Amino acid sequence: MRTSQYLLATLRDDPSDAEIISHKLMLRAGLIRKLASGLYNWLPSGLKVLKKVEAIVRDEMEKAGAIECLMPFVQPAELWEESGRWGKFGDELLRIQDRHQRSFCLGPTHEEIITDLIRGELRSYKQLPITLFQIQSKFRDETRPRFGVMRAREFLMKDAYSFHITEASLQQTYHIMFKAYCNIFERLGLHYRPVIADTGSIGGSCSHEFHVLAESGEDAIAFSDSSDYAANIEKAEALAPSHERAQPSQSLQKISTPNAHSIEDVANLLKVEQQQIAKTLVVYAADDNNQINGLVALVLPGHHELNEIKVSHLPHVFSPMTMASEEDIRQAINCGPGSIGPVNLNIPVYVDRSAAVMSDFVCGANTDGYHLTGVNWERDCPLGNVVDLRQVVAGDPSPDGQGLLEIKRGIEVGHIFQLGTTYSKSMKAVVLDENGKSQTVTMGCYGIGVSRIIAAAIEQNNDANGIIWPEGMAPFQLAIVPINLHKSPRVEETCEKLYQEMKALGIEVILDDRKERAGVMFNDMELLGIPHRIVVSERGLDNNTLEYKGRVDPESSQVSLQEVVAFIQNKIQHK
RNA sequence: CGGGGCGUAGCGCAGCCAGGUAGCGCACAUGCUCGGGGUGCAUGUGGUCGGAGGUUCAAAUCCUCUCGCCCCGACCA
Repeated sequence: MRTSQYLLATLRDDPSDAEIISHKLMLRAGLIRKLASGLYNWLPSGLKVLKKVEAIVRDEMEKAGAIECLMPFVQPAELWEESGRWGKFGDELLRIQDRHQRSFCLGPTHEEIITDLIRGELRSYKQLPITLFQIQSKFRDETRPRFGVMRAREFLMKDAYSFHITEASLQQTYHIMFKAYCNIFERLGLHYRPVIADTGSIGGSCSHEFHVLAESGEDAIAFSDSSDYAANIEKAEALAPSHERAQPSQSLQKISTPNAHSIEDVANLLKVEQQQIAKTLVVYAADDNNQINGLVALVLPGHHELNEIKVSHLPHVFSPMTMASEEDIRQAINCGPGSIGPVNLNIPVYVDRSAAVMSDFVCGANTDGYHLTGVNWERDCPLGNVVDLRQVVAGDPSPDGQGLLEIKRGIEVGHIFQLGTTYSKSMKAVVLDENGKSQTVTMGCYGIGVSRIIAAAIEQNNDANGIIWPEGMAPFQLAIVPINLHKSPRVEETCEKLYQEMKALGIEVILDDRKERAGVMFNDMELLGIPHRIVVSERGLDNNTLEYKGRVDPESSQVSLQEVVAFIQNKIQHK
């Protein structure tokens, strides 16, 4: 490619609406342009990168035995009604109607479609297991798209679905996919971690997320400092404290605490540590059908945060966890949300494991403007159901019993699930087993955010000059930068020859033949992150040399004209 | 959806408070200049000031409504 005949589209200034580095660099390097909130045009360089990632993902999926197919972006409502998700999915599902007023949606995922496809094609257990995948656009009407293609509404995803007759077969494929994902992220040169994840609304028994580690990540991940344990913080278990609850040493007292509603207020007023205060939160309870039915209280130490995912999974708690309104709290408890405590509380109580070992603690008195001090479980109020409610924090013991937890941030670029029969059951995907009996197939599903990977890779690999592509992702492998191309026939001739030779060798090369000054060309090529650069100048040609510099090399080096082709080939193959 | 902010040339911004007929830098075009890290000079092109309505002799500026976008939160296979 010659820059004079290409859409380089680099920008000198940071666009004002970009916040994180990958978004800024993707705009500045001319990879993407925003069309509307959460919708992006992929410019030629960006598309080249996207295709690179796609190719690696495709290759590894095929190596893992998955077969590629392609399903429509627009999906009929009927299938979503059949799986029960038409009603459940919420506003993230963009619903549309065709000219006959039939309902469709833009596919946020393809479980319904693949299950429908497969139930029509599969008849026998002998056809299983089978894994199909596609690389297709998805649309999720995110409440808040942000960070460019990191959280876009329309994005490119690889999604795979596996079908099995036995649980063991699902486990096996899940394992193969796990390994394939590791291969993909390794080949992409990303610093990543597989982490134990919550299965969320999709259900299923086992699930892992793959995270690229980056400060700007939207998810928090808990790691053990001395084992392989890693989990999404939503899922990381806070173990029960190892020490026993101390014996009561204080008597129960009711004291006036006017205008002290938050843990911080109470701690300051009474001059006690936050961990000496029991925080009591009230959420909606639910009946067996997850319909809101009354309230339930949650007690945890004042300095800890509630983990909403854990709460949502508790029996008889409305899911998703929803904080009770002040009005409902006053009606049930007769005081405001800042004055609640477990003593004489007339609603069910869940107590966090670490709150269960508190003694002589402070809590709300269930009367506005009053708190209790010297409170002790069992003596002053029953110790309700003791469960894990809180968010883990750095320094907590690792749930696998080895080491302590550290918290880091990550960008979720992949997610694998053992779905079980969630979809196959509701949509009646069955095959005959070896006894000639009809059996519901068991499913797994495996997603990779292809477009998000690009943003994640840039978050992890950049410097003051721009993008530093991991090997295999760069839009071009080699940049040829001539000095005084338009004045020196020698430079022009050398560049032309080198360009043709490189092209013939299948090396993706970009020749900067613009009538620009050297600095401009250097800056653009570095912004775009091209891994290898050759400078052709009169000065070098006088000595029969060209100048080579790798994107991250501190200094450039001289290469003789005769050796340059082999030199570059070697660089590209061995890096 | 709650809170905050922003829409003025392709990009980044000033002007708005104290209304008087739109400006700066970059980019772009032309010429000269420079020629190894975003040269210098000169001359130019480009804007119904997001949109609609209102107040006024006069609105980018004041008022009302509306649309779009960004940030924080909530939300999120």
